[in-house]
Amino acid sequence: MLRVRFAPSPTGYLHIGSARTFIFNWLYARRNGGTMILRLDDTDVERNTQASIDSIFDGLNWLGLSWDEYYRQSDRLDLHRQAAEAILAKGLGYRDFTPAGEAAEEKPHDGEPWRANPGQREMSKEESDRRAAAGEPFVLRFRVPRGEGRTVVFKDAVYGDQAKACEDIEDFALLRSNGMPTYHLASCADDADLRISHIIRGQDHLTNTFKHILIFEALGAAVPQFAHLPLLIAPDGAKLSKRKHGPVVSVTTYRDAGFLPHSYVNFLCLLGWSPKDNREQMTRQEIIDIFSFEGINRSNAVVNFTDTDPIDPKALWLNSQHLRSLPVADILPGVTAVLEAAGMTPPADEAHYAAVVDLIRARYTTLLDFGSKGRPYFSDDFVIEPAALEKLEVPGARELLVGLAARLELDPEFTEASVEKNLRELATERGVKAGVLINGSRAALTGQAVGPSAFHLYTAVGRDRAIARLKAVGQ
RNA sequence: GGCGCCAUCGUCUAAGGGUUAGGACGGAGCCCUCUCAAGGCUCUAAUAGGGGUUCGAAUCCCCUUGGCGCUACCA
Repeated sequence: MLRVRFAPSPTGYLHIGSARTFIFNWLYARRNGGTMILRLDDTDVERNTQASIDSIFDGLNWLGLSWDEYYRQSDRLDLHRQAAEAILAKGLGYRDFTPAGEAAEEKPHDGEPWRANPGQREMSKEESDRRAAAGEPFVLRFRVPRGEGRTVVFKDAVYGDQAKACEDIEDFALLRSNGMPTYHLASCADDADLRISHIIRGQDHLTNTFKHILIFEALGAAVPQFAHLPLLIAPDGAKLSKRKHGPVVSVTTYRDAGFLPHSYVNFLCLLGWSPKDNREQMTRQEIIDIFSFEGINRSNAVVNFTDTDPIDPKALWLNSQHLRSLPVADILPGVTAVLEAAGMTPPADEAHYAAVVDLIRARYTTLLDFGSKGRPYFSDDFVIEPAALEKLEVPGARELLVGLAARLELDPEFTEASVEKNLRELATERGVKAGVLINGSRAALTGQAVGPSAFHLYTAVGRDRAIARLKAVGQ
């Protein structure tokens, strides 16, 4: 039974690196018919916030990512304590009564690395039990095998064979002196209890894995398969952090910038993973069908942004590609949201609405463009841009456009073909180039010098509005 | 400091002993064209350095350098 989990600690908004970790877990589960578990690793009570939990749900929901089971570590503290007690009972852990903070100062940074606090590991069971019973605070540590020449090994699905000598692993903590489990213990106890088969997480946990294997073994649990993911880093090579890099690290930034959820998922997938066949734009199903650990590479990926532009240009390009190729119906809800936010109402006629969106989307890169550049298509409240004004200032243009309005009022069809016929006939009659009327039409109808084919514009804007806007340039 | 991981165009990446080192984004240009996009074509730009192994190395090995991670009673 394939079971994977995404286990964020709710100490901040949903980070794009976390979102990517979720996606890779999710892809692996969906690809192989497994179960996707969302588990909030909230054992660090002081740093957890409800806002962070909300942000995780909001981000995941926006991206259209789903999970099959949900847990909170804080609901499972008994399980963690039982696991700790079992390890202590087996003699694989011991109490360390060294007062907090004291040992850290003694840690040499140039000499021998710290492995354990002196005298604690060797303490007799009797003394340990007695002091604990007397209420003396202690941290429970793992008794890492010493003097046996033992090496912990595992095969990572991405990084290959890994090995680390136990002599290089310190006696890490399992339980804090306040009785709360550490990340290592809680995570492993839960992974064992939830029968997680594959742990897919950031490469920053690669060296923690040796400790985790020791815990799984001490618990008598099966050791899961591991797949570590390269990290997402900033152009300066540093880990992405809100303090240092600002909004680029937050999933909401991309939502607010008008990204299509799937295009952002697609972009994230391409950071550290490749289908190896030069494909870039893919549907969700295509990615699920082709996803495998073999396509994940081992070096960290840079999210390409600058101080002036927080968005990776490739993400923008990918968004524009999806924006123009998805079924129109799929992007309509997003467009509607943007229009309403900009104080506009989408056309009541659904088919006409879809046709307009379809006409203009090829030249837009984000949903936000519908609310700005798309204004003339949905509202009468728009400005004439300077470049468009120039088209209207061409000698005779205004008068010709008014003339065209008069002709179109008599056109019973008002189709692209009939409008073109009227326009060209008028141009011929007056002995002017059709371009004057074509460019003038675009300027009059949309207030823009650039945009779709002028003839398409007429049907997109609609008969009444188009004629009114043509007449308006004559005033 | 110790331990571990990583290293191909500016960025994302392909090639895993034999290729003119491929694709994409970005940038530049051309074509198309009623404008702008889109699309098509062209150009720009990379195997960190040094040693091996081999007929042949981006690819395998070693060293150096650089980056990153862990080294907490954070996760």
